[in-house]
Amino acid sequence: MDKVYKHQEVEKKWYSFWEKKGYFTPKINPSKKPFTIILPPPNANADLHLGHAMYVIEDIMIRYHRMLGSSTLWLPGTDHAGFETQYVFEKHLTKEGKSRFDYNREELYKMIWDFVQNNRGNMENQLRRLGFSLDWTKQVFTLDEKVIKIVYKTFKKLHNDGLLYRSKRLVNYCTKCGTGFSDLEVKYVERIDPLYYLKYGPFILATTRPETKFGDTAVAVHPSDKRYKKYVGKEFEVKGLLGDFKLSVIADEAVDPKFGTGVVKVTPAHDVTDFEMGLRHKLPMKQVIGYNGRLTDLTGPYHGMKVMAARIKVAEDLKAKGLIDHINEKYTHNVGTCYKCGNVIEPLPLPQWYVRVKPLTDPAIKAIREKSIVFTPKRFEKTAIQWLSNFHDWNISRQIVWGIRIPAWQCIDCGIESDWIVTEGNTPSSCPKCKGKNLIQDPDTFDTWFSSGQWPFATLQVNSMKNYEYFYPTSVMETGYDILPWWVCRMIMLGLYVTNKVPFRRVVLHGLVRDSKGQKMSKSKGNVINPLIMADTYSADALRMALIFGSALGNDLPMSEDKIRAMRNFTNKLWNMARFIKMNSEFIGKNNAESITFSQSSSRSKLHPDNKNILDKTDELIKSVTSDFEKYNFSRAADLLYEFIWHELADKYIESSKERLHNNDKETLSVLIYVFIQSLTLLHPFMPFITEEIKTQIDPENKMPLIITLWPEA
RNA sequence: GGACUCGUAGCUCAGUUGGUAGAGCGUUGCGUUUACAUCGCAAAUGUCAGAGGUUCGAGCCCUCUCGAGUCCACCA
Repeated sequence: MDKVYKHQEVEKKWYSFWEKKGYFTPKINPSKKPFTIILPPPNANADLHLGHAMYVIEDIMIRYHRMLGSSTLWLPGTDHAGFETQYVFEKHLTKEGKSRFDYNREELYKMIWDFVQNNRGNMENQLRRLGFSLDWTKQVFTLDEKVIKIVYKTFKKLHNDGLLYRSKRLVNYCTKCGTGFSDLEVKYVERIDPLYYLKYGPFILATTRPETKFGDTAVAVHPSDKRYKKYVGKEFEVKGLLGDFKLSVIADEAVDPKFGTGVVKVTPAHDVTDFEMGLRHKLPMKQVIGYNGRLTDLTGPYHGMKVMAARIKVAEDLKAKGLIDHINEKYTHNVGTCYKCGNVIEPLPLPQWYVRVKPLTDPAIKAIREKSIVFTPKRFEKTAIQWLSNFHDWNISRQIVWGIRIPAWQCIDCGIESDWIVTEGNTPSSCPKCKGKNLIQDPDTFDTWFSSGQWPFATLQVNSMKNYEYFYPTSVMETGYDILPWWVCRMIMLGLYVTNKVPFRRVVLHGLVRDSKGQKMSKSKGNVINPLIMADTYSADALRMALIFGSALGNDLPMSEDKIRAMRNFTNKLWNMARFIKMNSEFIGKNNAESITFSQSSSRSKLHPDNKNILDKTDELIKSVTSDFEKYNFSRAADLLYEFIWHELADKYIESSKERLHNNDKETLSVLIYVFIQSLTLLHPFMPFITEEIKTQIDPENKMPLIITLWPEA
């Protein structure tokens, strides 16, 4: 054996050996239990970061179940990540002094496609580099034709079942990114802004947004507010910047009589609460802010001004006209911003496709309550139910090109109010009403999560219905808790809806990887740890172990190079234990290890007490580690193995056995080899490379690689 | 306003169904005599945030208080 463990060579060698031998590709065997995990697909355009390295938890489960003898599938894929990817791509365009508006739809799509393809191979090799035993023969991309077909089918089914509707409601619109979002993509941040108290006819009312004044179509009070009862239903004259106008007073429960003066201006086109009030009271909508973030031509002299500039100008002008009673300069409130670019989200009226979620969330909640889906750690069950109970109808339209285009058409001849024609992807030949041929497709694409919400069954179905029937429902969905609502909940909803089965039986959630001080890693802070550099420097095994060791599942975990180095030292320890054993084997000569069955505790009484002791402790170890695996306590299993191998086996047993080995004690050598190999077997899911290498070094006659060795029993 | 997490060694964190407190880094010694300088061995260090309760026994279970943080919610 080399004096030094050369992890780079060894890791490369073993990965290609495993892959070539087909160990990652399970056989469909009805007499065996399947164990399935679908890899949460990384964005196809990006490099691996440390968060992705947390896939190691999945690899640990996969390797464990493979060793238990299950037909074990870990299915890889990549995500086109619609908006995320287009956003990154547009940043590249900006650097070149271009924008998306310099290209037509097809050109832009093609450019992003090429951009993504250029990066795809990287990601796959990076996953290989970390030892992930993924079945590459089944790889799927969210934009594969077969996947798109399935997504279209689901869309059509929702349409047929009346769970889909198109509505011109207020959309969370980012005027900078040029697209609408679902509620989840809005990030609320606390801001301090002026709260203006405006004079409105006989009232004084408070608003943070005087620039939307031009869109007011009523004034509202609470129905039981005695102060204003006499005004309800009446119309009154208001002095405004564009001249006087009339507003009626409505009474609505949505008004909080304790806030401000208890009177609010109602702007149905620019505020969600107001929009709903508008619906209840049949108020007209006046859109005074455009999709470009500037005031519309309904605002006279303010037309073309950006929202913030207009707000300041309007406030000044109102003040000049004596229409401001007073201003609270330091009003604290929450403002919705774009989760991506940070721009303030404008609620704007825009026709979009909505999924009626209640019929989807109810069965999802039921499945969780009935434990058809179990959460680890338990506490996330509550979070998931809370989420599912609070979902509003889901806007799945996005005004971007990078994604799956919505298969819905309208007939130009019948006009814009005509019915939508929804298909399973094929372009309709003519309008079913007027037989006209002038059909136009909705330019929008699906929210990425609409397609990735179908991932568990879609990935298996595109591989063949046989695979789907055998491996679905999948066993575990393991991912970061941060995408529980976005992804996990949607998968449960859509999985149950489309397949009538849960998409997975268990959800395992891990925390976010932080730096050594518990801070979020980011390029701007300069505290980013690159997993591939760590793997090259200290070995993939050390990195894997460092991510698991001493961290509790579901909690954020701190990571530092120190910790990875510590685990590298553990590989060094393992390597030298192996060298010690090998040296003694050669010195003592071929031993009769095979003839002694140490796994039976009854035959141990005749052994040297130290030998009996370490064998008994090995049994305990096997039991504890196995039990921890069953309880998803991977960190504890890792702790136990580390502790046993280093401080029990190396420090105590090996040290005290040196004298006996010196006297050619074959029994001791056999026990040592046996215990070490058992330890390596248990350690293999965590540190697959070094365990595989050492095992072949010290036990060359046994050609069975650890990856398919049967899990030890005590 | 609601939900959740956390508070344990100098730092960052583990701690199973309650049974004498652990790891890594750091610190301090020692060590190249049959594995281990890519280090190894050994040692020191704790009012387990605070108060009360349950218990033979509490870091762990219950209640409250204080402190840190995360997520959610259409407060103009």
